Amino acid sequence: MMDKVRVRFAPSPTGGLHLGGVRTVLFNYLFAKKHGGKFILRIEDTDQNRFVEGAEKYILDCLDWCGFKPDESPVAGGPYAPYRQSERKPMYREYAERLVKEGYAYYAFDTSAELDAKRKEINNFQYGHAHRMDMKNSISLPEDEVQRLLAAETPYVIRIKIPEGETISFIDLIRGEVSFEAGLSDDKVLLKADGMPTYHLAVVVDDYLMKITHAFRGEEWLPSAPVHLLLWRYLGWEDDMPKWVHLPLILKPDGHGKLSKRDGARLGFPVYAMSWTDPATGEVTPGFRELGFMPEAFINMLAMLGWNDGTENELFSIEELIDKFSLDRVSKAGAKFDFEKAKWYSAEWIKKTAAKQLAPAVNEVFKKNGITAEPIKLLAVIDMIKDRCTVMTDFVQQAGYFFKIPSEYDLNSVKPKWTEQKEEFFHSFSEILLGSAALTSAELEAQFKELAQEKSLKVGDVMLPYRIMLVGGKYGPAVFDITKVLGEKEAILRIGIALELFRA
RNA sequence: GGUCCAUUCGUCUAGGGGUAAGGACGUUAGAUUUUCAUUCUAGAAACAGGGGUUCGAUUCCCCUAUGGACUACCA
Repeated sequence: MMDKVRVRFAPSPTGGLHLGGVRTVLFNYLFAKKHGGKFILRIEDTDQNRFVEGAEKYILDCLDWCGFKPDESPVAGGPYAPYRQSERKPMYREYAERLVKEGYAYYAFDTSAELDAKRKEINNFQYGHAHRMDMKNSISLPEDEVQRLLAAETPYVIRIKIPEGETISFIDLIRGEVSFEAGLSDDKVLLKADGMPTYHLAVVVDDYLMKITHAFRGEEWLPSAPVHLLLWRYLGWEDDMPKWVHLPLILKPDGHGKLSKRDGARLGFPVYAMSWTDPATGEVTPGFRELGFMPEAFINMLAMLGWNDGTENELFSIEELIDKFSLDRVSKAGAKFDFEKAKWYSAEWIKKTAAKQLAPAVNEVFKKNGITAEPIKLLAVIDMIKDRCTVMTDFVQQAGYFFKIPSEYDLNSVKPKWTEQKEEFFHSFSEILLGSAALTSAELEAQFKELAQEKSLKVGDVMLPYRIMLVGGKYGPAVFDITKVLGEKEAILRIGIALELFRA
């Protein structure tokens, strides 16, 4: 039978976590949970030049927000620690040297300046079978020269020797059989001059050592898959090679190409899971969390970008996703990201979630906006208005006035038609309010209408002003329901305040 | 340029040799709500093109076109 499923998410900690990255985690996670396997987080920090302060912590926080708890990770530890590639540095050299010894790889002494010159000189230069012999490496150079360079501690890299005329094919769980002509790839660097492995070596070595059974990654990796395959073979581990799963890309909504954080800024929507502050520039890139997406909605939306369960259902909890998930229902083509649809998922999740569940998050956005809400009243208010919120932050505008006198009034909608007669009406209505605590909102509404008639006013001509007095704008649930939640005293107070403004 | 991958409404997609090509988002029109949103009803909207195979192709095959990814001592 198949070994226990082990999958890993292996991000490079260089900045914010992109939508596509989260979807890769999601599919990893769903697959692992579905099959009772382990989900591992491995940090691929082999590029010391791209080290970014705080990026790893940020990734951990993102996973946490989404609810993906890794079974093994740099912080949780695990049987295959360490889970940070920089801390595994010595292991990689051993395997690289082994490949050299066995003739599958070689030392290359070319400086980056020499490489650049070569690229300039030869169009579409590739460091491979065609030009290998023209370069400075342990294949082209005589043995004693190689030894001399090594002894002199000349900086070198180790490159894989890609064979010519060999076809590499493998099964991708989403695409089926894929094949490549190996010789078309160049001799990829496996070990850099600083002794760190490149992705190519590290991913193979670590996937092997960590007993990964299924390797999920973005489709952009497809072209380098043959290099990895060769590595698995040369290292003698082919039987342990994970199954490959290359996920379709998430594309820009307009035009074409991979979705990038630039597109978010340009088109006005988030691309990162949570907002990310670049420590170098202080630049803040907004995230779905800060915009007010519930993690459930974010995950649900991501899952549907490239997967469906074959029915017409589009709303799934994480448990349902785990239950229904299957790789053969993942589509092959890239999907353009649609922010409108994303917002729809958000609204649906807010609608279907109970007030009690929503309350903590609502409190949080309230706090950020200087609103304090009494718990009992908050629950009633959430139930009343959650249907009108698209994202959690909408609660500030849609529910804030229940707890705070409006800070702005839509005066343009009342002032032009304001009359003394109307003012008079509200004075009388305040009197009614004074003794209406026992009335239902329907009864109160009846009184309001009756009074309007008495004063020869059209109901509509005073209803809207009344709403604006309480709410500040032309939105919200039925005014008399608002009145009851607010309480008569508060309503009278607000009428008084607004009257001043309307009159002015 | 080369290699690989992909191609059903504007978008996400279902489907699969004979269908009215289904759903959702968005959009349009209407109803409800004396606000706004929700909700409800109805509508417009798609198989990239050309060859095959077949009694019959949107579905299978080939070619073309288009799009994308990759082509670093980055992942």
